[in-house]
Amino acid sequence: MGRKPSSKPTSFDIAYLAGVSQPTVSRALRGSRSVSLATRERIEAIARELNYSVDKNASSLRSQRSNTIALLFFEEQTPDESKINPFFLAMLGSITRSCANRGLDLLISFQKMEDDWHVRYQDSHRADGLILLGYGDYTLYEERLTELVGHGTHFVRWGSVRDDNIGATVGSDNVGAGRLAGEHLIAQGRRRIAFLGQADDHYPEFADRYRGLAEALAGAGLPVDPALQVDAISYEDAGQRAAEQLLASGAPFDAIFAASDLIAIGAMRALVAAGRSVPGEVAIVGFDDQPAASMTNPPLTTLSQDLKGAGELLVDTLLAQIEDRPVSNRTIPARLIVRKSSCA
Amino acid sequence: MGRKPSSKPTSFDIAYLAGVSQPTVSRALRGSRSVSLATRERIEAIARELNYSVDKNASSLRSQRSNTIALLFFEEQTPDESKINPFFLAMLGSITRSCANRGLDLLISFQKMEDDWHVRYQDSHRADGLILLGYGDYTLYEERLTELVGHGTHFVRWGSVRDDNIGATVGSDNVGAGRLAGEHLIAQGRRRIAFLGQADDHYPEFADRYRGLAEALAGAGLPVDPALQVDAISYEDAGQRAAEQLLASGAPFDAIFAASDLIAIGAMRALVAAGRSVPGEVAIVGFDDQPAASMTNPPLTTLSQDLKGAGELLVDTLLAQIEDRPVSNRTIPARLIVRKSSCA
DNA sequence: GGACAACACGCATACGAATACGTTTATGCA
DNA sequence: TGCATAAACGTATTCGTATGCGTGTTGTCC
Repeated sequence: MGRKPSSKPTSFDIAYLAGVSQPTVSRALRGSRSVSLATRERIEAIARELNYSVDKNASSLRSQRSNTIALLFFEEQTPDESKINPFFLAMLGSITRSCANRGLDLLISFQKMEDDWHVRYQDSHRADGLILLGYGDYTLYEERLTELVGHGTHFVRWGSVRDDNIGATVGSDNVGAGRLAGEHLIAQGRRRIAFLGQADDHYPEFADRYRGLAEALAGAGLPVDPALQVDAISYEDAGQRAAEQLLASGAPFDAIFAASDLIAIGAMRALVAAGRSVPGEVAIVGFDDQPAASMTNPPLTTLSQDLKGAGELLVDTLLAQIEDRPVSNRTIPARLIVRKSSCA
Repeated sequence: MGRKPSSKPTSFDIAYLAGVSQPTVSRALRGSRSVSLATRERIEAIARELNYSVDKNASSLRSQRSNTIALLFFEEQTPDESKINPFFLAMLGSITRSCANRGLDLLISFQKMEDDWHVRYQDSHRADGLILLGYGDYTLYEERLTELVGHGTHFVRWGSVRDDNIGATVGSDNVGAGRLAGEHLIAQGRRRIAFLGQADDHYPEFADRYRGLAEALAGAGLPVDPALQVDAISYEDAGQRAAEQLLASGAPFDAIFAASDLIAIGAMRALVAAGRSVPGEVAIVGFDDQPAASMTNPPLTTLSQDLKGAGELLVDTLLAQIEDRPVSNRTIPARLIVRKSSCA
């Protein structure tokens, strides 16, 4: 009969009840085929009845595998914890789901860039690997990343995918997305397309988007006018100021491709204030497909990154690395969401 | 000399180098006072030099303490992972920080209400306890919570704090906050204050806010008119519809206390559409102090919940429970943020 | 000078599961 | 019939740290 041991049952308890040895229980529960079906089913039934669950610490200790990964955010410019970039938040959801599907646990940390991640997570066997989510200037982090590689730490980061990346990287196809945006605007009859966003290598993702736009222009035989590129980081205010600057420059333009929705929203505000109609005089395309993008007036055409795919790919890539399978950088296509802001 | 063992160093390695036994290393590193200062410092130096870090699994296995807590979201109505309530997101940041300060790891999961949390996290020794963050109808979860209590699972939840709560609960002082809102509006000369939001026990937090408003009204000798309460869940659309319904009812009112900022924003939209001026004809107070609250026109007066305090208190309460110290439910005061929407 | 306490540590073992390696039994095949 | 073989387990050991208990050493007090 189901004797109820007061303390939590161990594999020995269920072994005793099943009339087998402890290792057999271990093998049965992890599906080893060197346990007969009958025995395994008996063991599983007893385990279920006793509400037995494998001790994670003992298991990890012995197998040297925690089946846990650590997610690290390293945004710089957030004095306030409450202002997490919504894009990464969505990513968090996606990664969580991917992990759950693979039976992985997810440890998270918002700690700032620190010098001992490998110690804190991998060397202590808390996690088998790290996922790095950051934004902004990756070049600042190169040293840190090199260090991680040196320590043999398993990690994957989200960002701009380039050949000379340090460590495995997964990211959207920003160049392709920029090209999509450009081709769409050109198809709408626009000829002088401005780009609002940093275009230098400190913001590789933005730079890639700009490059894609340039490719689209070149493909249509149109010139790339440097006067139509204005720096802006991903904030509404920055977008507004950039648009104002563009207007003040006097350079004629009939479309704006903004490096992010926030920039686009700020730019729209500036255009309206300046009496330019959207999309009549100026068509606008943003990037990210934030919730707010569909609420603007007019609704914003934008590029949607495949978050679900991103989470999957990040986790898969990390797992490959952990399991010593070959790892390659991968990019994920973005999707153009056409709304009113770009269609006259 | 610093012999470099190719594999990760263990406490034995550093014991050997320090000329002491392994247990002494263990004690020294965790600051036991039965190790002489000199010995401890020597050990610490060697450990640092070898980049030694305690194996989390071995440590947890032996001590039966993981120093990890699991954070579970159980929002119902989100088919889309990307739409996490921003309030909980901010809470996540706060909890993360609290955990980090206490040397705790944080495991997160968005899994839907499932029946084996205790098995998955506590019984398997993944975590020492759970923090439950949810929204919406708590009454649906009572059965599950009772089960958790039955299993002796350590957990704390965020929500409406009542005497008959199942399990430890931490939450904002919603009644007090409602009273604050009411008193503020009354001080502005408003007499007929409507409440937009569910007021039944399926949404205890909203109900508490309504109760607070009622107390304020009673305190000022004003009647509570049931006609001025209209149901709404926390979405803009719901707020808009609720306000429209209120307008259509013909009941006169000169102020609205909305159960959340989203509802308030929706209500403002309806009022503007109906040609009622804010705050001239109708003063509005929201709840949550979402980022959007300061961007509305006019800026929204609202109640700000103390997220930082909430994170701290949740973690502290959970720790107390884990360590078998007495646990009591606690409420956190909210702060009134006065902006234009409530001041004529 | 003897006794007793405090200190600082070592020894042995426990924590609970996973795994290398043996061992038994049944089975196959020549 | 005999022997190689695989299936299905059991035995012993391992993972790395924490802890109960014992022990030698030093100091101190009467």
